[in-house]
Amino acid sequence: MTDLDIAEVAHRAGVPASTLRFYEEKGLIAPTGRRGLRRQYDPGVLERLALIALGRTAGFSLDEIARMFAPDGQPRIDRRMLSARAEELDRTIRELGVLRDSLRHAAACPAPSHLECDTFRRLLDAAASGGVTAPGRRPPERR
Amino acid sequence: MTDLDIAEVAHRAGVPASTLRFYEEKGLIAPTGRRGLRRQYDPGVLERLALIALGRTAGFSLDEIARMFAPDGQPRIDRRMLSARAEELDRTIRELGVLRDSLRHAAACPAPSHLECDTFRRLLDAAASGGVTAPGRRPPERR
DNA sequence: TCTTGACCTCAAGTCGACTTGAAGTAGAAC
DNA sequence: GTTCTACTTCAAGTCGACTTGAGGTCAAGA
Repeated sequence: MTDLDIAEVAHRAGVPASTLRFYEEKGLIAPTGRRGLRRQYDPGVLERLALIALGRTAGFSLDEIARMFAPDGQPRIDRRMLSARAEELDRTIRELGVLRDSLRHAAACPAPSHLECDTFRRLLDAAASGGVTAPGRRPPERR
Repeated sequence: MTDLDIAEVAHRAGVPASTLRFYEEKGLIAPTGRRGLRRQYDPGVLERLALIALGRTAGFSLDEIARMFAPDGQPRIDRRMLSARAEELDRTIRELGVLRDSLRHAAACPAPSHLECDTFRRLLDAAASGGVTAPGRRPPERR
């Protein structure tokens, strides 16, 4: 009986209790039982929540993450899915890198207007032709 | 009179006409006039749309982007804002890099279950303690 | 002149991930 | 035994960026 109260889980995982209820509704987590009305959780739920957070950061939707858990609760992560996401991330990273460098340049550029700066214009052309746009899945928002 | 019809702009910019109307409502673009009911645009709108797309990719909201245009239509981009966003992007990039490497490892890892893999567990711990999570602003979704 | 079809307006809907609010309940402290 | 308070349920609201639908208009081609 080392179960954790929902408040404890919320605190340790750094998410509001409402999120835990929401995740339960989505089938992502489940309490071991109740004490009165209050949900009690196995400490393992913390690992699971970490896994969920990780998946979200990697760009998976909650539904996709839900599908990654086998009925027995064990994660059954498709290795091909991981590779594919890693490749997508890699593309995103490269695009964001170009963007970061361009922003830095624009910030330092002495041209009176950005539109008169060649580097900025080149970036703009790239964006217009789809070279920089299309960053793929988004990571979740910071809390 | 080299103005472009809304359909032409939509086609060249690669966005639906509804988006152009929406941007107009938001104060991001404006037609030079109408031909009948149809909006006509100065070709410069394409550059402006590219700038908007670029801003979105960099993680700015439409409202923020709107504020970047001076009343005269010239972009008045705050250099400090650009630097700040570049730094944020840089952090995001580094985080995503860690994540990508971890995903690759997990995809290749021979451990029977990911939970038994040390690398994966370390990643999980990092995620749980907020080291990997919190990627900041999200770039826009791919079309 | 008539038809066609692409545009027009305005309100409402969508999507994902949660949050908020109202009304209820039960364990624990007094 | 009563009160307090943190939980409970369920429905509805929020946010950003658009999209969709209904009903209307007008320039251009036949």
